[in-house]
Amino acid sequence: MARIKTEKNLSRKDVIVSKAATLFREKGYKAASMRDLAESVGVEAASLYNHIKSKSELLHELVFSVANKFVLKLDEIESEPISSLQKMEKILRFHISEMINHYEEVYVSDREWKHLSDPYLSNYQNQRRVYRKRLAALIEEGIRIKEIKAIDAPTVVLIFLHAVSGIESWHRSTKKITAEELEQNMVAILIDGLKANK
Amino acid sequence: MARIKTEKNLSRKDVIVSKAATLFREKGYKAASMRDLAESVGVEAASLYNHIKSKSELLHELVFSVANKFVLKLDEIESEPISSLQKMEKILRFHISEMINHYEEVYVSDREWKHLSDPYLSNYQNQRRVYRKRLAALIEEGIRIKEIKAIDAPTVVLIFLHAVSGIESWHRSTKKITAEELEQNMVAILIDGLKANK
DNA sequence: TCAAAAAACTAACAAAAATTAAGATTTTTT
DNA sequence: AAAAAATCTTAATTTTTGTTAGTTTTTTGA
Repeated sequence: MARIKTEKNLSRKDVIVSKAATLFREKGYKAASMRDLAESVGVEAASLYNHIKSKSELLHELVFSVANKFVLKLDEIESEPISSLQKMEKILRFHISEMINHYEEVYVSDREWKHLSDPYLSNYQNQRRVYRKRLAALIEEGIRIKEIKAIDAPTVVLIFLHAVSGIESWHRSTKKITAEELEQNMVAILIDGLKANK
Repeated sequence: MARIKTEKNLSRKDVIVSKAATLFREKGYKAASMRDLAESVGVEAASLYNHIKSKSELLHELVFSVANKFVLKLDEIESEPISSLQKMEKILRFHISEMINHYEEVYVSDREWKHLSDPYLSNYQNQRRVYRKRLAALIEEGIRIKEIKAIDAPTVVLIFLHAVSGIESWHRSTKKITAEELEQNMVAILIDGLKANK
């Protein structure tokens, strides 16, 4: 009888969630069927339900675990005694490294949250709005002390977040520069683009 | 009997394609059903098939009409007698204005192309690859003549294209800056971020 | 005005989807 | 080694999906 093989410290549910992340990234949440998932896990579709409640549970577990991680990191960075621009750079670097090292989960969380259902959906949209506002506030602080050029803060946030999500293309590309180089390049363009002209 | 109402110069098929764009953006291609589409057009689902061949036809018509427009514009800009950085700025501005003025179509083309089926899928992926290479070549030229800072060109392309797709958030936001301001802000960050330090 | 073409409707199909029920088998615990 | 718990399977159910067939209604143009 086929059995889900777990590595140390991982529950069978963890394995399923992780495979789901890959599948949701590849095909999108709606196009990925429970049968696809079962196959990739190596078991019959019905067997999955011994470990999870529903397909949608998979999505919201993925989405919220990623979202929580970013919120926690922002809490941490916000309280550090460094300048706004330095905070933005740290946040940017964190986004980049998460996107590189936890590609599947972050990508799914970014692109597939639309398919959450309430109350998760409104909840997520709320978290997202608050997160962006906090970033914008950081930028506005930088503008106030003339460290950052006078510019619309929400627009900066939007550029930052979406630029990072472009790392998707980097993942797919064959001739890759290294992760460090990628990070360095992104910081060079985006942070330099923010700096006030002195 | 319900009838699809057309405005001047628009075929009934055009109306369907346009409504499909909105629907595909809102729910995603897979989650949008032909019955949803029929309702939004104001007709029974089966009636749609007097005008279109299939659901997938809707997607590839949308995707390729957008893709072609961008390729044509790139042809045009490439042949102008201006510097590489100026060309990049023009392309960036074109992307921004297309995203603002043809939001639904551009967004769908950007996010839902995964659901194309062959031969359209490989075709599209090819076009996309070529397009990005042309942009990268433009940037490399700018680097060579020291107009643009030494930086990985494909990374720049990736940041540019994805930053533009972030205009999605602008569309959704309630307190909007004007389209002109948005464009100005994006150009300020991204083009400034490229300039070689003199 | 009348025939042909275009566009709509109702009804139905087949395929695929998520999920459940009931029972068999394996693993863990005592 | 027996009992309990966990895990997997087969089979079935219910919904939803894209699409087709056949027919009726509306529009067009000679």
